[in-house]
Amino acid sequence: MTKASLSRTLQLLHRIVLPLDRLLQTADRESGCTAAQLSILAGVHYLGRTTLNRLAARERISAPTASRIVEGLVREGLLSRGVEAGDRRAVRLEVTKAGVRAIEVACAAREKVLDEALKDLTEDERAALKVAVPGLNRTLGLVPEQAGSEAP
Amino acid sequence: MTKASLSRTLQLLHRIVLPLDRLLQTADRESGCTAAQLSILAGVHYLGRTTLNRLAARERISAPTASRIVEGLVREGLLSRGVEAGDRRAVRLEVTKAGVRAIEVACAAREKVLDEALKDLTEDERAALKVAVPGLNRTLGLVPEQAGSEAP
DNA sequence: TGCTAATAGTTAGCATAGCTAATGATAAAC
DNA sequence: GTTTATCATTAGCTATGCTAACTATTAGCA
Repeated sequence: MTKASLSRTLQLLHRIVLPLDRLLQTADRESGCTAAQLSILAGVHYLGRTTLNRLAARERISAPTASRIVEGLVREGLLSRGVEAGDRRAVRLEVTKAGVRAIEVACAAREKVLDEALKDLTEDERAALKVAVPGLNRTLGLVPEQAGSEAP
Repeated sequence: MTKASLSRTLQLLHRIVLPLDRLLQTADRESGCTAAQLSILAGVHYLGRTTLNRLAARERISAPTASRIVEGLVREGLLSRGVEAGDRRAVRLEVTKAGVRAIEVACAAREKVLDEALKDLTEDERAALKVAVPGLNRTLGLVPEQAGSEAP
């Protein structure tokens, strides 16, 4: 594919991100978890424990913002925060049972809303989505890779 | 495609929306336009004049939120707001020349960031993106359709 | 050992952007 | 002509993004 033809796609891509985000927020209001909370919760759950700084980097937010959202999740009992064994500065985050249930509820609500919004996609577009979306997850660092890939 | 296999894709899709949004916000901080401002500016520019209520619906935000963002854009001289001819309750929004320049600068910054972030996509994934993204734009109502399609 | 520098996380304070509820102004209905 | 509906705005709340400044711990090194 030429660079120019991808350019047109990127123009369209960046335009849908915000409306998609707002669409998902409507689902989140029903589920009780905010988008930022769910993202962190799912990140910790599916990608495993990391330091708060690495979590922030992966989420593409600042450390203070990550700290505040984590604080809320801990207060709601969805995340447990302890001290890391080897480094007493670092925190050890873990999703609680209630957190797992919250993820399931919120993801189901999101999936329902997305499914409804995307029901008019053609078969070709659905097939293309199935190829493109895992690629985006990979390039954005949101899927687990080989062990140690996130290590310094 | 089966419903189940799309489901897995939707799970991955909703997970990337927020990180993508935050990625784009880094570009927006450089360009001076916020994501919400740019979305409205581009919407008015590419989809033409509508009422504020319809603009809000298309952006999937409430009317008060749209009103506030529009207010900021008008204050910065990127959007002009007048009274609609046929209905003196409604507003008539138009992108100014400065607004068009702002769109160009902001979109270029976003495209650059996206291009960098997605440089590790495979050829197949790029090709798939090229098919899927216009479909998403269409189902989310972000591309112009036949005349009158947005009428009540 | 003890001083300095680097790192992990938090606190404080600010701006933007979502929302609902309530208000004002105009248009439509009857 | 009065009532009802619609378009937009104002007011006030919460959540989430940021930077700057702070504390606590670890690492480096004389």
